[in-house]
Amino acid sequence: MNEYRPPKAISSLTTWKIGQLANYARNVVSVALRADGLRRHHATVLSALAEFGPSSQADLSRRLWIDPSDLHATLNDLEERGWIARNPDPSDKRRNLVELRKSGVTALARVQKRINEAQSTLLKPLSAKQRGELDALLTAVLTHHDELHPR
Amino acid sequence: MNEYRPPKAISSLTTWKIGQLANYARNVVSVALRADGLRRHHATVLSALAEFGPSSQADLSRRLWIDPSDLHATLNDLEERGWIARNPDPSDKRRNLVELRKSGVTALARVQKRINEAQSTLLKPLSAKQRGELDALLTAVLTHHDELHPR
DNA sequence: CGTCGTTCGTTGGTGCTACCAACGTTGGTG
DNA sequence: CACCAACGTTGGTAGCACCAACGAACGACG
Repeated sequence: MNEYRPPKAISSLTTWKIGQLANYARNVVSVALRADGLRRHHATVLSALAEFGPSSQADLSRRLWIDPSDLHATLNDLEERGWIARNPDPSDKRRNLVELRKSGVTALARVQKRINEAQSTLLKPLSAKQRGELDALLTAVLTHHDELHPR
Repeated sequence: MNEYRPPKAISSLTTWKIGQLANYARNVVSVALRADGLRRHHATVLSALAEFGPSSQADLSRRLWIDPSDLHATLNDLEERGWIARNPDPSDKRRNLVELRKSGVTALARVQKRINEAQSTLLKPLSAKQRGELDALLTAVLTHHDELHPR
């Protein structure tokens, strides 16, 4: 008889639940990444570079919805580890072309594995079908708001 | 032809979507609350008090998953506004019985209205049925993890 | 060709939330 | 009565989102 649970008027809010779940998600992923001393931004940036090839910081920022200043710090970290390189864009002297280096590729593989494990831990209580539904619902809300609020 | 969108290997992660949606949710609710100069914790605490009556800080902390130190600050704010009172618990001198005062009740009503509006803005892209599904899925994951990770 | 508005990367902040460690005080139990 | 547990408090860290301002470079336009 665990008396210490719900707060109803708040806990019945979907927004609250989303926030709580995001906390779990953040936590479980952060713990996984902390094994490599990384934060979520690092993994995000590496993934984007792997997928899209060399990109300017501004492009990364728009793509990942990471503030340019935060991105700056993230790239510094990754550069220090030798996982990425900032090369001057010959066709535009304002830009840095951020490039994923070999060591970054192997690091990314390791990191993605950890993230996937973390995610399946988080979603374990759901069946495969339910996971799909959840994903679809989240996507629906997100795409709608992305349209409303384009960068 | 908006080239600036997805990062796939990451954006396909449900955890990422949860986080993004939580950002929207947090944002939309925070904006609504800022009208009264409040943060989410304030509303949460007020709701809990309305629902459960006078409670010790420790009970509130466990119920709401708010760290005692954060709760302390939140209660200070609410106390300053005269919305709550900390009364010594006659049966346990360690405890404060936190009580919702009249002005707090009316404030809560106002605040809850704002939050509900914010939430329906957020979930507008979903049908009523979909909202129910989303809520159920979130609840499923949360209750499972609450059982695993009791305070 | 020069001017002007825009974009780029960078610097240096702020706010909110989630935590953690330590403390003196009080309670409850052996 | 001694000891440990719980309470509220203090003071601190970390991550993430966000904002303002800046010099350098670009592009468009007259």
